[in-house]
Amino acid sequence: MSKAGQHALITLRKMIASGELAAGERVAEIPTAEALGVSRMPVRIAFRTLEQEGLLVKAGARGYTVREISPESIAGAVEVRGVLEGLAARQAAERGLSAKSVAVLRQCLDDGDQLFEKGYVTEEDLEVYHDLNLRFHQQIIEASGNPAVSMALARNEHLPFASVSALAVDSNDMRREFRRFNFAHMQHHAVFDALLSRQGARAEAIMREHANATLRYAEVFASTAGMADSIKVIQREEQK
Amino acid sequence: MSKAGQHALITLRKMIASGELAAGERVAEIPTAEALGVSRMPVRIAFRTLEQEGLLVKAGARGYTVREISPESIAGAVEVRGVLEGLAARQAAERGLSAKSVAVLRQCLDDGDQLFEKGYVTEEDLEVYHDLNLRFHQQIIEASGNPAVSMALARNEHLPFASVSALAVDSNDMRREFRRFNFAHMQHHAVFDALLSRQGARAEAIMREHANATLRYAEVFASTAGMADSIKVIQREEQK
DNA sequence: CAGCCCTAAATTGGATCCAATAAAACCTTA
DNA sequence: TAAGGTTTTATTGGATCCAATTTAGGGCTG
Repeated sequence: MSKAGQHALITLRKMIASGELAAGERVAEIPTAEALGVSRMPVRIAFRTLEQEGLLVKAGARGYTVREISPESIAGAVEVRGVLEGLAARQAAERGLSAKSVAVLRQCLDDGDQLFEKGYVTEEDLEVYHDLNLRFHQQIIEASGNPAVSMALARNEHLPFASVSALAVDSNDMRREFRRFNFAHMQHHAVFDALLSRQGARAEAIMREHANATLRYAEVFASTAGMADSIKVIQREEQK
Repeated sequence: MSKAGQHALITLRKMIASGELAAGERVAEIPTAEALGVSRMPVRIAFRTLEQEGLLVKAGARGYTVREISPESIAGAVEVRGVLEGLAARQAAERGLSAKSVAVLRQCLDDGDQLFEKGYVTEEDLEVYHDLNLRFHQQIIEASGNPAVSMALARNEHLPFASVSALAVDSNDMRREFRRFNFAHMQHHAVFDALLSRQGARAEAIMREHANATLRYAEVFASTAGMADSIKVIQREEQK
């Protein structure tokens, strides 16, 4: 479905997220259309979509500029994710988990236990963890039965650096990373326990705090370019 | 700027919100373009935007359908608004209010006091209240200094019936409406007090509960068509 | 009689063309 | 020389045209 349009959209998203399009830079339809090898029409649609997602801002009547990303705005988006996932967890606890949800969540927990059992992690382990982390969070959001939460989160995820779908890993200090992700995994266990026990407030509190645990993007962003060499970003592909 | 496009967008929004386009109904480009008297292009853009806003859902490869609105989904959106505005209030309390914010909020409170002082309200009073209510909420969101909250809320507001910008008033029972809106106004006072005292948790809790107070759209929606005659909806125009 | 295939129609997405608008540069005048 | 106005150019938004894809309907065959 719609090859050129999808291509333009995800390419532009990547260019913004990777910094290839610098923050504050002005983007115009015709040059980007030529650069992407498509007509102006899909670019126009993509610009509108990216504006909705908050990646571009209208620059008066003359095209768009790339949104400026500050460490504060990243922290703010992480807070938003925290309260939204907290709400999802609370509502999931109040509704009670379906058998399928229990099975999926338990599988994620088991897989994670197996990863961390050996007392250290490799980068490949973290890619696996990243995957099950996504499944875990997604399942809780589904279990909330609140589509508005799901939508609000989906929008927030588009903001670069605030997404669950991006994990920053410092490959120079894998012992520390082990402790960090093991901690995050323990929080998963705690949330699951709270959900099973229908402890809505507890589930919400854990989830809110948990938002800070999995990502250190604010640090990554604030770090100098020289230090950033050791930071590897595990990013999930857009599959829309 | 862009007359046809804006016209198409806001007209379609109104048609969906008013139920002129029934939930689940399929909408195609060509008929709507002809109905609105514009070309297919602005309609296409509008459809994409409305999809981003959650008002339309893609119906496979063949156009869009109007999103189904259930009382549960309205309640869910209200919950989302609650946690987001709660977050905004907490962050505003933690940051502290600027002199301008204090002035604006205090003005809203004074205006409201004047409205409710006489012990009853008219529909015109509620229009005035609606206006200051918007200003009050907007000011707290600004004061949070978190643009991600602002964006997430803006998106959520697009969902019909979940918005602060819509107040449902039962003109058959204005005594009850007086008590309801007076209660909401008292919550404003409490939030303001918490903000001034830098009591973040308290401000957040009040704001979360407050989301349920100002709107009874879930009831309105669930009510039969016959009873809905006495319900008047005060809606703010889109001014984008 | 039913199932499958083929064809036709409808609808969406993309490209090119045209108009409107705003910004920038240059020229003229004081 | 500076300021204001005018002209030109660049860029966005809209319309129409074209291609591709999907769905539905009808016919054919087993």
